[in-house]
Order: sequence, then structure tokens, then C-alpha cells
Amino acid sequence: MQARGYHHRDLRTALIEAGLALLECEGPGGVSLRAVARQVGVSQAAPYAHFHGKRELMSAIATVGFSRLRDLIAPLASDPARSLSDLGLAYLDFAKVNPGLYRLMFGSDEHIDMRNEHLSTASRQALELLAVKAGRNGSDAIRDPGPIAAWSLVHGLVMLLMDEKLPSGLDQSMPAILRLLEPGIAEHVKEGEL
Amino acid sequence: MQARGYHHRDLRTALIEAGLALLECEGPGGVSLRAVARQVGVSQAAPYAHFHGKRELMSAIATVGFSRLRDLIAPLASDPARSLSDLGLAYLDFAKVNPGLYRLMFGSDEHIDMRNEHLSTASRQALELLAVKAGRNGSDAIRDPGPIAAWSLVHGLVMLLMDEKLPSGLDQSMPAILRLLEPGIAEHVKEGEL
DNA sequence: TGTACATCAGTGAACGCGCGTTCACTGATGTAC
DNA sequence: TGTACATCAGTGAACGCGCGTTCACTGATGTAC
Repeated sequence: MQARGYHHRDLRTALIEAGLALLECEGPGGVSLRAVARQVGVSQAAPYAHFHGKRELMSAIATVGFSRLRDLIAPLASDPARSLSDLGLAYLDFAKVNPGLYRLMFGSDEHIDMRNEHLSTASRQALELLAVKAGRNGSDAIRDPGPIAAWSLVHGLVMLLMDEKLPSGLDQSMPAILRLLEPGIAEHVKEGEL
Repeated sequence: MQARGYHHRDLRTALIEAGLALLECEGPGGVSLRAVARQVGVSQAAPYAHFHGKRELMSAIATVGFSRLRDLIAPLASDPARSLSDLGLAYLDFAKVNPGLYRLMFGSDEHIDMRNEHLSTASRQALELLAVKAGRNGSDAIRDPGPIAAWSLVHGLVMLLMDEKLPSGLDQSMPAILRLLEPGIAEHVKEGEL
């Protein structure tokens, strides 16, 4: 990115980055094509040279989010014994650092188009890696009670914290909260083996 | 409610009910004062005779939601042994029947004003009853890992189901999913007793 | 029982707002010669 | 190396939309006499 002349050189990237910034200030509902263009210092029609419409820009932003999440969890250990709550803490951390982005990625699909090829690929990759790191093969993890409960617990925690439904200062309780699921999952797996 | 003349007799209630209906069609973002007035067949300025503004109407709608939730869980048994997953199923059921209302009540506070007296009272009553039914005294349940994990799990489940992030047809797995937390909570309580 | 009147719930037009999107255009760029 | 030109990224004005809110008003209601 250089030179702010008539031609921007990399407006597409700049728009996505401005969108990411706006997302954290205002949340998904506060992002508009006009606001993004304004932030970059470009006319309101300029984004249409790079995106077919608002949903496409939002989908591109969400795609960046899933790539970031994947990069965040990639270096984590795959040891199933320790990994579940560690994984949960990393996931929680991602949401805490990028609350607006998290909402866009894991909230309702009103702003993004999950049939968008880049987005669905990035999403699948991130979620499959998450499943692998949790010691599951990705394809049917999403049907077992254990992974569903684990994802629900951590997603619920994220949402309740972001929406300030829980008291603050709970940070050091998070490991204990996340570990509460471990005995139940261990038991369930044992049953399955019989 | 009778007579659709110049005077409506109970416009306030009618507006709240129209809001509840709209909420389920469109979600919280789709409810507008104008749409609600339109639905009731009244001018767009009419609601201002009964509410100071949009937030007050939305808060009144959410207040109805918390009353309904309280009425739903009131008849449930208070037996701590069985109650946790039963309670979870009832909560899940409420959200399934009233997804838009659930979002308004338990989502971000952008549409409602939690400092509204009726709303905060109704909310507190419902949540305290929930805690009591779970075998806790309400006041500090919200600080213990167990209740936080239980609420997070069920809230996360609700949100992921509503936003279609989980496969459908999971209904009969719900009891198993909810029960996964029980061993961990039992263990945690035992530790606390030592 | 009948009438004058104060009340105030509901009207309709208007305000200013930000939005997504379209369109004819313009001017910087890089390429072909 | 210098020039003509095609390309197409970005412009700016305009479209129609729905929104929250205000305001002077009107007309149905119920009360006081």
C-alpha cells in the first residue's frame, strides 16, 4: 500500500482492513459500505469496483477472521488430555481480542454469505483444525455430544461475556469453568467403548 | 380490546403484542416503531402516546419475555438431582418457541434498556427463580463455576442452533449433551465441601 | 336526561438521517508502437 | 526515448428506501352540570 493518488494500488485490502477496524468499534450492524469507504478516504461508489455488494465485503472480512483463528490454534499442541481447556482458552482469547469479528463469524448469517467459496473454505479449515486439535477427526465431531457441548459451552461463555450478562473479573475462573466438562466427556467416551 | 375506532382502548398492549409477533418474523433488528404501528393499523406517531421512544417499547417487549420465562419454569420441580438437565430442556424449549424474543432478552443490550425498572425487575425475578430451581441461592450463583458453565452451555447451544451452526435433528441428543456437565459439577461441589 | 366542555389518544405531514446501489463520467496508468 | 491510446479504478451526483422523532391538529370520549 502506497501513494494516495487517484489510484489506490490496493483498495481491496484497505477496505477489508477498514471493515475489520469498524467491526470492533461498532459491531457488525455498524459496518456500512459508506462508512468503510469514508474511513479509507475514497468515494462511496469505489468499493463496487472490488466487491459485488455489501455481503461480499462482509464475507471477505469474515474470511480473514477464520484465517486468523486457524493461525492462532495451529501452533497449539494436539494432546487430547490437556488440549480441551487450552483450546477453549485460546478460542476465548480470540473472541476477546476480536469481539466484532467473532460476532460476524459465529453469529447469525444476516451479514455474510456462507455459500461464498472463500468464506466457506476458510470456515471449514478453521473448524476442522479445531476438531483435530481436540483429538477428533473433523468430519463427524460435529455430531457427537462431546464436541457439541464443548463448543456450546465456550460459545455461550463468549456471548454472555461480550454482552455483559456475567459479572466481570471472571478471567481466572475460566480454566475451572472449562474443565467442568471434562469428566462428563471422559465418561461418555468410556461408555461408547463398551 | 374492542372497537377499532379513533380510540383503540388498549393500544399499548396491542403494540407490545405486534412487537412480539414482528420479533419472531424478523428478529430484533427487524422491529421498528413504524412497522409495529403499521401492523396494528395505527399512525406512525401513535406509539409515542404510550412509549417515550423505541427503546421503551423494546424494553416492554423484553419484560413480557422474562415474565413468560418465569411462568414457564415456575411449575418445574426443585429437586437438584434431576433438575439441571430438565431445567436446561425447558430453557431450550423457551428459546426454540420464541427465538426472536430470546435474542432480545439475552443478546446485546443495543435495543433494550436494562436500567428500565420493569425490565430489570422481571429479568432479576426470572433469573433468580432459575437459580433457585437449580438448587442454588440466587445471589451468588452467578459467581460459581457450576451455574456459569450450565448457563453458558445452554445459552451457547441455543445460539448455535438458532444461527444454524449445528446440524439439525439434534433434538434427541439434547439430554445427553446437557448431562455432560453433571459429573464435573458434582465433583466440583465435593471439592468445595472438603 | 341532555348539553357544554376539557381531556388526551390518535392523525398526517414533515424533518433529517444514513443506507445500498446505479450511472455517466474522468483521469491516472501502463502498453504498443 | 517519446507518443497515442485503451483500460479500468475511482468520482460525484442521484435514486429510492425505511427509519426515529416532532408538531400542530382533530375528534372521540367521559364528566360536570
